[in-house]
Amino acid sequence: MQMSLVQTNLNKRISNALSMHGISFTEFQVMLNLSIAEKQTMRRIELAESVGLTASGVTRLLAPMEKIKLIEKEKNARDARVSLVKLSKAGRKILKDSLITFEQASNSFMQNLKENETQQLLKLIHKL
Amino acid sequence: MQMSLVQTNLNKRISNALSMHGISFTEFQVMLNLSIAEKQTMRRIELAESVGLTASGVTRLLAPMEKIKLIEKEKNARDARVSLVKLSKAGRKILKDSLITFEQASNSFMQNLKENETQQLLKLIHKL
DNA sequence: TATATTTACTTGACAGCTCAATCAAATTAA
DNA sequence: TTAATTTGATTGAGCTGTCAAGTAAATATA
Repeated sequence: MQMSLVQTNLNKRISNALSMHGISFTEFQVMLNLSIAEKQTMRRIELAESVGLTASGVTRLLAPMEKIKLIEKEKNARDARVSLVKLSKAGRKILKDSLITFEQASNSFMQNLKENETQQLLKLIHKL
Repeated sequence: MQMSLVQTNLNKRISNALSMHGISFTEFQVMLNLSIAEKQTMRRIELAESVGLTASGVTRLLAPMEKIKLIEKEKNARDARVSLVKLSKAGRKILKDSLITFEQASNSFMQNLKENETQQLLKLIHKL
């Protein structure tokens, strides 16, 4: 209940901050997940799982990202059904910049919490 | 980051549970807020604030709710611009049933937390 | 008192997602 | 090997919300 409102607020603040890099929060999450993936590459289904979208949502999200060359497609030699996704060089650059903005926005959001409270909150959320 | 995923999950579970009463999570929140409001009545703007929507979103949300008579409109004698919203009798009944479902869904979501952890989480969220 | 500004709400256009249906490739079962 | 099933991804239709512009009533300013 309260959680929803807090979350709505957090999303807005982060989206707003990230917009200066021309990307949405979801796009940011996709890029971040790609960057920490083994081999820097992911299937669309894994991506969906990791950002909380459906496969369909991922398709729709990725299309424009590919058009402006934030990401690249790659074939999977073993399985012709899968369409691998990879960060482009430009994508990595934008992600790097966005990460700083993201940190700032997150910190400002958490500013009312002391360091150990923040840790505690994260721990509790993890348990859910 | 993790918080977004947790929230997405929570929303889905609650929405899913509430769907058995024919209402969405947002509609539930509106009804709940109306029920605890002084005089059982609220302006659309207050409602928007309380559920984290824009005034526009509230207009669109309330239209069908009024059509199926979950809520009722009421004029404000002092100010002809405002459109007061009120729970109908049917609305109160549905809210009452929905509250039980909501509690169950919330509890099942929090099941991995001990009682004092739940309290702690709520407290931390409030601070944000 | 007439005009400008603000406030409460609504509306058109559109973003961002889901679901259900679909297709093609891979896997399993006969 | 052929047929049935499962899996990864895309597409059309539709839902839920936003933003920007608009309307009408209330309030402030000249």
